[in-house]
Parts: sequence; structure tokens; C-alpha cells
Amino acid sequence: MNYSVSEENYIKSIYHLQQQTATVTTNSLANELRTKPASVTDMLKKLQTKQLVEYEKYRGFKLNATGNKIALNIVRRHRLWEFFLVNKLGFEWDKVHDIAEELEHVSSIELIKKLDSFLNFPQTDPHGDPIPDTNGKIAIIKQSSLAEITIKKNVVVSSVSNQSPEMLEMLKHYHIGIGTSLKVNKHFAFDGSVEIKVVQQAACIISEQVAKNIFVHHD
Amino acid sequence: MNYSVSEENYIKSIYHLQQQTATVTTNSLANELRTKPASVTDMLKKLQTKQLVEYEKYRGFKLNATGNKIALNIVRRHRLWEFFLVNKLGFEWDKVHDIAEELEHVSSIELIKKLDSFLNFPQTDPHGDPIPDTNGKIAIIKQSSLAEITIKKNVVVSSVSNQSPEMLEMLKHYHIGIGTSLKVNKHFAFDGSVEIKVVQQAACIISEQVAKNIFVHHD
DNA sequence: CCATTTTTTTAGATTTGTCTAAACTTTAAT
DNA sequence: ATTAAAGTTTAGACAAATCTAAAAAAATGG
Repeated sequence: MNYSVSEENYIKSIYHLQQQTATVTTNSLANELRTKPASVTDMLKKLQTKQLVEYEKYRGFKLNATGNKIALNIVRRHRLWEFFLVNKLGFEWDKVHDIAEELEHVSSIELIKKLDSFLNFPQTDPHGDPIPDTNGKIAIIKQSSLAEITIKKNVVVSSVSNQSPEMLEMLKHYHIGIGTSLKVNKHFAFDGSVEIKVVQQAACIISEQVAKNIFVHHD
Repeated sequence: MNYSVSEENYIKSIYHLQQQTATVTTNSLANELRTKPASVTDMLKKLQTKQLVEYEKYRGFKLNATGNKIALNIVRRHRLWEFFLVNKLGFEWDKVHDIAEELEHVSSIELIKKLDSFLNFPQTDPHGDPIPDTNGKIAIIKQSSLAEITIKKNVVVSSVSNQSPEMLEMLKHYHIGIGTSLKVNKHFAFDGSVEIKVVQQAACIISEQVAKNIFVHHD
């Protein structure tokens, strides 16, 4: 079965919202898609008749198994394209989201298969988010933010949840990227800021706001 | 200015039809786009108000300077993607048209700029057709088909106009690709077939139908 | 527990791109 | 020069996806 660009965008957005709350509301989805609640209700009826969501009037909705698989496939396409844009074409990671948003809707299965192979079967996108496999299996990377990690332990940056240009600028300044090794020296109780030591760099202090967006896993 | 996928397809198709006849008819365009004449008329009114075509009722139409520039830009995107699909992802050249048809509508200018550079600024697509530059300048490659070329002259295959799987199969069998050196030994008047000698291959005979689709230029 | 606020849905309109069927031009042939 | 055929346009309808405004349901807070 083939889905329209619009349907795919709804499915993907429901998927992303479900990562935080199991059941998604009309308003939150409208907000995510920058559309109006009335439009969301309309589309959800369609997705319901196509058997992709569980939906009860006024009660919110969630993807069923089929919908989830489709969502993961879209996420797969999106993240492979992001990897391509950054690692082959040389884009900065804060510039790739919108372009990948368009590329992800190109429907050829063979294309994604060959792209995956060309990229050497990457496991994560440039922001560290895992790329689902063909069957929709996605690695759940247990990770904690720098704001909550125990001190003096060597950790590796595994993902960054805020992808704005401002965040990128800051990370560049601190020499932090996906895969960077570092450790936390100290948490400051006063404002939640954190002193970190990136390998081969001088120790420095980052705000709680930044720390919360940098996720790491143990070495 | 940004154009819809549908508008872009109309513009591109008008461009291609204009390569053969300076002014395009409603029926021929409907046929090219696999749509109905009434739809063509509707869209052409739109393209006229957007100042992309010269159009007079019942009289056919053609792209104006602006329309032509846009068309060449779409052709540029299409051919760069085709080059990518064949030379990077390893597609056979007969499989790439439909996929490039989707990719060409991705709108980022930066994307095409970086793709062009990644591909090392190719001059022609996998079928030998020239890729227009950023300003819409396109190389006009003076070329003749094998059916009309003089005998015993060394020539190089520059493009193949039929891109079907059947043609690809045949060309593979004869060891012919873009850039292959060969010469024509003899034209047979009876059926228009042609004896050719591909370098490092035994001489062989190809039908007039095939010969007409293979274009060459002098060494 | 009832009234007010918030959220969601419905009803009806709009835009884009398409279609069919009918009307209208142009072309071609006798 | 008419007339038939071919090609083109108009009129009106439709589907997809969206919107606004109004109605309905659920949540909230005294």
C-alpha cells in the first residue's frame, strides 16, 4: 500500500509524539504539524478507515501495529537521508532536517535499499538517533543526559536532542559531537550547570539547559 | 518563486516536446503527461497567468524565457539525480528514470549545489544527455545516429535515446555504453542495418531500429 | 455538582488538480 | 466552399487536504 505525503507526515508525527505520551491528542498533533485541529480530526478518520490508528472520538489516538511499522519505515528513510546529507554531501547537521523531510517521501524501496548499502548500513543518524532496519526494528539505546550522569565516569556522546543552529554552534565551540568521549567533573547545585572534561580539551562548564540535551552512554 | 510538483511536470514536458516541435499542442502534452486534454488546458491557463508560457487559444503554446529557465533547472536536477543513482548507488540506467522523476522535485537549491559537487560536476547523465548548468546553459552536442554516420570513421558513443530495459539488454550484449569507441563498416541498403566494429570486439550487425537510437560524435 | 473553560468534532467553504461530457474551433477532404 | 473529422476549450463535478466558525463533549475548579 502507498500513502500520500500528507498521510505519511501524520503517521510520522503521531509516532514521534507517542515517544513521549502513549496516546496523542488532536491539539498536540495539530501543533506538531502546524495545522488546525479540525484538519487533524479529518485526517484521523481517514487513517482509521485505513486501519493504521486506534481512534475513539474525544479520546485521543495511537498507531496500531501496522501504523507503527509504516512510521518506522518513514523514520528509516528520513534518517538514512540525513546521514547521506551530512556524511556524503557535507551538510551541517542542523541544515538537513527539512531536506530529509522531502526526500523521505520518495517511494522507491529499491532506492532505500541501495542507499543503505552505499552508506555502509549506518546504525544512527547524524544526531545519534538510531535508524530502524527494514523490518522496523529499532535499537533502543539506553542513555542518560549529562544533567543526570554520575561524575568521574568516562562516557561517550550518543545523541543530541536539540538540533538547532544555536546548539550546533555551541557544541562545535566545546568540541563535542556524536562519539566524543568526555566525563563530568561536577554538578553545580545552584543552577544545575555541569563541569565537563572533553578528551584533549580543557575542562569547561555548560549550563543545565545544554546538559539536558546531550545524551551519553557508558564506554 | 516555487512551483508545485504538477506545475514542474508540465513545464518539463513542454520543454521536452519543444525539442522536437517549436510549438506544443494540447493533445501531445496530454499524451506525454498521461492526462486528459481538458486538464492541460486548465493548467496552461495557470502557467500563462504565472507568465511562464506563451499561449493562444487553439494555437498551441511554448515556454517563454522564464519558463525555459525553470525547465532547464528541473532537467538539471533530474539528470544529476540520474547520475547519482547510476554512478553512486549502482542502479542500471533503465531503472532510474522514475526515481529521478520524484527526486527532481525536492526543492533545496543547496542540495543540488552540494550534490553536483559530490558527483564531481558531471557534464552528462547516464544516457549521455547533457546536464544544464546553474544558469540554464546546456551544451548542444552535435551528434549523428549510427544510421547516418559515414563509414570507416572512428566515433564515440555520446548518447542513447531509447532507455528501455530491452535496449539496455541489447547494448550490454554488444558491449556498447556511453564513451565506447567504434566504427561503422557498412550500411546495408536492403533493411538499413549497419555493421559496426566495437574496439576489442568482433564486428557485428545491428538493425536500423537500434542504429537510429545510438548517437555518436567524432573522436 | 454545576458552570466555565478547554478541547474536539462537525458543517460548510476553499484550493488544487483532475475528470467527463458537451460545445466550440480548426483542419482536411470532397 | 461545405461538411466531416480532429483537436481544443468550457462547464460542471469530484477527491484530497485544508480552513473557519459553530456545536458538542470533556475537563476543571470553585
